[in-house]
Amino acid sequence: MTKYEEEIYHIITTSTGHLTVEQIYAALKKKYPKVVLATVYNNVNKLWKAGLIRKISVENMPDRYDRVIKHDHLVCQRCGKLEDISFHDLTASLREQMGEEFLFYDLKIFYICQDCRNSGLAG
Amino acid sequence: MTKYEEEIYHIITTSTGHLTVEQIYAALKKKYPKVVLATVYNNVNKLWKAGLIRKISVENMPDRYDRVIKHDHLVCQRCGKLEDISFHDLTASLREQMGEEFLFYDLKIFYICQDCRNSGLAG
DNA sequence: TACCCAAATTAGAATCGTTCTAAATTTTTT
DNA sequence: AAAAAATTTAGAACGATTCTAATTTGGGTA
Repeated sequence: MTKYEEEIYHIITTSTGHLTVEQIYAALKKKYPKVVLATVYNNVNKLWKAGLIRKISVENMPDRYDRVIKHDHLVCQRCGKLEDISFHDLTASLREQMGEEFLFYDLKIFYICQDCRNSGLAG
Repeated sequence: MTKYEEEIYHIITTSTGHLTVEQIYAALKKKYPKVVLATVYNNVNKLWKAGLIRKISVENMPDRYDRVIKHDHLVCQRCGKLEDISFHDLTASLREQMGEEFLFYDLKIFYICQDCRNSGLAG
């Protein structure tokens, strides 16, 4: 692992997770002010291809990066905020239905977060 | 519903589903060669906001649009191909865990499709 | 140590998907 | 028919991401 790769991995895995490339870039610049955005892209892609981090796509949001520890996501339908949630594990059940073809799954649960409920003008 | 809105809705709901904006645009141009890409964007957004179609985001893929009939998705990890699959309904269980906050969920199940298995040089 | 090679980083252009703005057109209301 | 509202168009603009080519870095190895 290179310096940046390690650093970016560290940022992703020790934060609350769910960081965008821009957020990772901002965090990384505190320590290495000269670093360039492309380096962040290069390294998150490398880490992702290596299976060391997880990429999360939500409609109308930039991709976010997360730890690989198994968990599901709570997504605010209004502001896109992500939180971790653990719903019961579906792996055994999916393997039963699909057999060895099954690789992994991604479960997103949508709701309206408290911030949006409060500040929301309309229900 | 306007002419284009209706036509786009029809294209999405009668196809195998999972169409990108480009594919919808191509289909629409067969009947209305003068139509413009922005019109497709305008209308899929309108339909989506109205809850009449579903938007599907997968990492590294353009968004796709689908019918709203409840079903889950099988996603090829290699080529991104989408297919419908019905896994058992998690709604009751999620409502039990989360209460009224729960809105809906999105379950994506990853595998490697047959085409990719065959043509794939490496395993 | 000095050299070589491969990999990583940089800079910036380019691309893709999507949204925006303003003008033109169509539809609806009055 | 006139006015108002909504839709479509054209094309610029934008945000996110990838690409290309040049430069730098970091090991190995002669």
